[in-house]
Amino acid sequence: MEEISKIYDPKKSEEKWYKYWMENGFFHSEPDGREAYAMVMPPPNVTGVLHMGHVLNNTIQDVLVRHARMQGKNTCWVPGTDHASIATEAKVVALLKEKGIAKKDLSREEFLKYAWEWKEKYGGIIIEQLKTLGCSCDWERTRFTMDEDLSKAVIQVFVDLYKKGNIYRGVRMVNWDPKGLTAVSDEEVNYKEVDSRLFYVKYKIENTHEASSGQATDEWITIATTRPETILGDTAVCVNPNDDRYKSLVGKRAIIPMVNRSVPIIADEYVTMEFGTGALKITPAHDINDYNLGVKHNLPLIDTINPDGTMSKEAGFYIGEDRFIVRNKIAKELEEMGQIVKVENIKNKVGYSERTDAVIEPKLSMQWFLKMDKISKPALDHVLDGTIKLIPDKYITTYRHWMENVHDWCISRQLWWGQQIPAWYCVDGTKPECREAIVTETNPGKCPHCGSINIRQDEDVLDTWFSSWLWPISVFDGFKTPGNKDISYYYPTNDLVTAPEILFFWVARMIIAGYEYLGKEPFRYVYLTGTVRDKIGRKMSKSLGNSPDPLDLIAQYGADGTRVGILLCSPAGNDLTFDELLCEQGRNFSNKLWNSFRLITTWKPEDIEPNEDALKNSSWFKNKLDEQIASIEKDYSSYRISEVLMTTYKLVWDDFCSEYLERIKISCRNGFPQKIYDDTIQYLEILLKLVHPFMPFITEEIWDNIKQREDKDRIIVAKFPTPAEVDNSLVTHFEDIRKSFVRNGRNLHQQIYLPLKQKLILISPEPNSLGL
RNA sequence: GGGCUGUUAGUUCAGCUGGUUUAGAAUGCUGCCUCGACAAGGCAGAGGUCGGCGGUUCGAGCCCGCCACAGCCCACCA
Repeated sequence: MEEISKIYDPKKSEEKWYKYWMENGFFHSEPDGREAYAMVMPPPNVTGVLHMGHVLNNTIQDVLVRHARMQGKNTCWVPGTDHASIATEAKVVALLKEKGIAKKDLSREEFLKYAWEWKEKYGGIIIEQLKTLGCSCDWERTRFTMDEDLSKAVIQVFVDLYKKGNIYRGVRMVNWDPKGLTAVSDEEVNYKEVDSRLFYVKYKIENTHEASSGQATDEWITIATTRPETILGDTAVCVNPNDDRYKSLVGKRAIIPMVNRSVPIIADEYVTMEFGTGALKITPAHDINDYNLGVKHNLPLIDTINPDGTMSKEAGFYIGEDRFIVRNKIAKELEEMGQIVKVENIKNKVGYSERTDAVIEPKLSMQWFLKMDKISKPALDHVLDGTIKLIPDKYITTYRHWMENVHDWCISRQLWWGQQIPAWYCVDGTKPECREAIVTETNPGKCPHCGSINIRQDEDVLDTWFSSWLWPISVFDGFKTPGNKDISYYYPTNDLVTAPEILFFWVARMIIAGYEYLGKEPFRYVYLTGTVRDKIGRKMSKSLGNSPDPLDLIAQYGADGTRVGILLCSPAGNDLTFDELLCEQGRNFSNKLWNSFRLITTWKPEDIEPNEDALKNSSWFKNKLDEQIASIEKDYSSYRISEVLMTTYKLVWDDFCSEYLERIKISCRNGFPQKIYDDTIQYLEILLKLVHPFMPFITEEIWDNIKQREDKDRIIVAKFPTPAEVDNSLVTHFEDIRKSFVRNGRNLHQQIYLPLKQKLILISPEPNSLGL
């Protein structure tokens, strides 16, 4: 046996064992006769660097995988990365800007070339970082959502859903950035509270000077708006149907000032009676809510603003002038016409583009949608009937609510990085059918209706989630070669570990795809982790700079210590406030484990009979072990991972180190019986196995140091302990002794061993029970 | 604004089907201890009106109602 170093060196073990496991195929899985345990990793963004959220998420996954592996299952944990179209494209654009290259000066092909170069260079960083954490992924199966096969699957699915009539084109409001001349996602819009002026503008009621009352006076309705420039695009005035002030006006028509257009006065519950005058002008082309009302009440759309934020021809006035200049001009003009009742200063929220800081202009655009009503039905049913279990189950209510009110999924994005939509348009079509999009997996070459070869592909790419929703199927090539060996063996996978924020974006959609394409759930258990927060409850994020670098933590406390640290505070589904102190506790635990092993190595077993105390002590611990193993097994099956860890921690620290080893030390002080030595080693091995899913490195290291072992005899594949029958009387009997025995701030060693050494007579309540 | 969840030692959390004695654990704190695995350690101790108010019950941390506060998701009020 090698000399056991006094201090455990985590770094040395981490390097040594990770390499060993990789090179000897302990992580790799191929279908065989054993029971499968499969799990797909939520693919981190290629732009990502390891943060505490990844540490939490992947540690839990690794614990589950290692536990399953030790249960003798054929485990396959598939890693990979997500192309993350928005985040990556933004990153590449920023990088090009630094080089003095503007995206708009590049062709699509040129831009994508840069993007791929970026991906090849930086896209693998997070994968390497996950290895330092000890993740036992099947790295040979690493996938990327834009790999050729996976992209093909995405296109195939799009075409299939289109043919089934589930995909359609429709109009939708997008956040338009008039400076960047691009649509931006909701996440890229910052809402800021600003000082605005609220203009009260009166609109004339049509034909009121001929009112039946006989009085030749005009009647007016006053609306309130912060955006007078959009008056030119008004197509209705709306009031609340319960508003007594306006009941008589509903059904009449109002005249839009300046353009003198007659528009209906309609009623809808949407209007807040208390705000402004309780009358709302409706501009369906330039406000999302107005748009929805427009759809509901069948109102015409007048698009009065150009993409660059200037007034369009449709506006009729101030054509080509900027919307904010026009705002003031129109306000002034209305004032002169005597149609401004008053102006109020208010604070309201205005959306700004994250990239250019321009005020976002809601703009109508053609987008692709996936119908969700029918396709999502099985995904709701099978969560409700328990085929798929959410852990913790409190998320079922939220899930249900969302799935019952699911709206169609807008799957197109105005970006270049991603799978380009497989739709072509005939540019110079002569027949009416030529105006339809041609949806096929490959370029059709010509218009099938008129034969024109002048066709062009849709510019947009698909939403990133439209590729990741296929992840559990596509990583096993379930679309490329349906029914292949891998997909039949590994699908449905067992567990999915992810954050509740993406329960709908991702989890729900994977379930939908699973039922749609394989008729089966993609996974059986969804373990939802909490959000990692700092001590004052803020979400840990890069932008706040309040997150420790996991790599620093690993360097300081070891991968094992870091893993324990993050798990000590992480019940499923609850947020966790992370404190570096926990990693220190984790490191201390590995230290304790190491030292207990060092103690055992100092014992020299002899061929003598153990005394009664040693025997009793040994059988007590055996029982304690079985009792706790049963509890651990129960906690694993209910996914109470941090409970498992705490039980294991106390079993090692309190029961094994503080009790068992201390007593053995005393009862075997005059010679160490072989039987007790063998028992102790056996107990240590059981404990190491229990600890291994949490602390893979130190356990493998100690395991290896216990004795000479075969290459296959590694703790990573050792059989996970199962409980034997527990003799409760024995457990409680010894606990009673313990309670009566320890007192006055002296431990067993101090109470028994030292007095003996000093040839003093021991005084204890039950000296004989310890065989002294 | 709509939906959901939570509130238990200083801190982070358990507490499962209402009934284990005095509501647990870890950590932190305080005191004592260099002893032969470990001071990254050992032993002991202090710490709680279970967010507030009311109700149901023989009995409530747990069930019901209201209130307060916090968080999450969705929508983004002219």
